[in-house]
Amino acid sequence: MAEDAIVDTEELREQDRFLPIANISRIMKKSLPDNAKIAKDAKETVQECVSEFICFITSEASDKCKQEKRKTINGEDLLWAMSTLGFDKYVDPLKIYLSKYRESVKLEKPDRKGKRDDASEAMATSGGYYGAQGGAGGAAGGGGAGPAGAAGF
Amino acid sequence: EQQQQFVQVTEDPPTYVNAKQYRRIMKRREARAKLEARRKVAPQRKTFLHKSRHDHAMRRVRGPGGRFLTKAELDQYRKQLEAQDPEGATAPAPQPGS
Amino acid sequence: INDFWNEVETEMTQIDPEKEDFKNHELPLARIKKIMRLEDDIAEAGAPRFMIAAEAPIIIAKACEIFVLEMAMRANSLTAENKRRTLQRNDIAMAVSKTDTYDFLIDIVPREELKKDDVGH
DNA sequence: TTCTCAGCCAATCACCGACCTCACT
DNA sequence: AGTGAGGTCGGTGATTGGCTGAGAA
Repeated sequence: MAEDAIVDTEELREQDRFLPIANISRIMKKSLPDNAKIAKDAKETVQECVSEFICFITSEASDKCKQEKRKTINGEDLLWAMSTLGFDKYVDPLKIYLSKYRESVKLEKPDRKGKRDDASEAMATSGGYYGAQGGAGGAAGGGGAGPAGAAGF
Repeated sequence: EQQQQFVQVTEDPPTYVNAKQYRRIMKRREARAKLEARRKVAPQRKTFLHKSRHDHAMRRVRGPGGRFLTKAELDQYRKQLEAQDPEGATAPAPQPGS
Repeated sequence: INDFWNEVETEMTQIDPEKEDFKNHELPLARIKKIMRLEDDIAEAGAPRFMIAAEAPIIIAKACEIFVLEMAMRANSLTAENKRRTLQRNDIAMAVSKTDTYDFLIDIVPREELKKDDVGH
């Protein structure tokens, strides 16, 4: 079977697989006491872990999109993937973060030509990823981050 | 806290992993193997990523402590260099200045 | 540990006075997107490569930030436990083996040398 | 105690973000 | 209409090593 047409095989470099190590190091330091030090191979290991984390989440989200015959991975797909893979703790904060991001995008857009029309208010915060997590959801003051805790499918 | 876990049969000593992640771990393992087959991956960490940046770092002026010079130190260094060698026959200075 | 997640959540609510904090990222979005793409570069030629919404790398960027913070924190508790001041690779490896959410890193951080106190069963 | 090794410094340049066009829905 | 891939471009922060004491052993 099979015929591997593409054998272009160009070298896959470190700077294509990993995030910049200085950024990783800076974030790590935030969790450490001020006088702490970090070994070089510890930084490199975390660097590799983060890349795998990205691919791990993306892979799960990608498969779901494929299964649902959608072509674009969006924020909710990733949130669902995190929930599925056991990163439940990430979901609620990121839900808030996502809604705030979309809010800021909406506020910046209607500046392009002077077209104002406010009628649609469809905050699609309710994704439907099975959140399971009960309560404790103090929604933001202004934002409408109302988790509609839809039980899974 | 943790519920049932799935055993990972591909390990030499079979080890238990998070049930929620088991399936994806296997798929990712497969994907990584395929990626390594398709494109060659650097087996080990290189000492530096870019030759140009390596050269730059080697070329830069350094203090006695091995550190790169601060702006003030660099100015002082230039002055001193110009004082003792106005011709600049073999100037290692990166920026020729005037 | 619980304090960590509370702090994360309150930090999320605090950000953004409806202005721009979203162009201020700790991690490069382009690189994140490239790594996400790398995931389906394995697909054969002509395969339907998935698309990535603009918000996706932003979510991932924040998730990665939290991920690194948490991992560093867990590793650091082991560093402190051993009365060291330098966080080293073993601390990361130990944190990975002790946390079941990190099971997916089993190939990235091989068990190699576990330590005197083995993670029991 | 011995001796490995990570922080320190900041200038270049590869890469990131902003912007554009175009295809697709 | 709206939204993302892929391109160009210009601005900029990650990359980078020699020395030495912090600290692993």
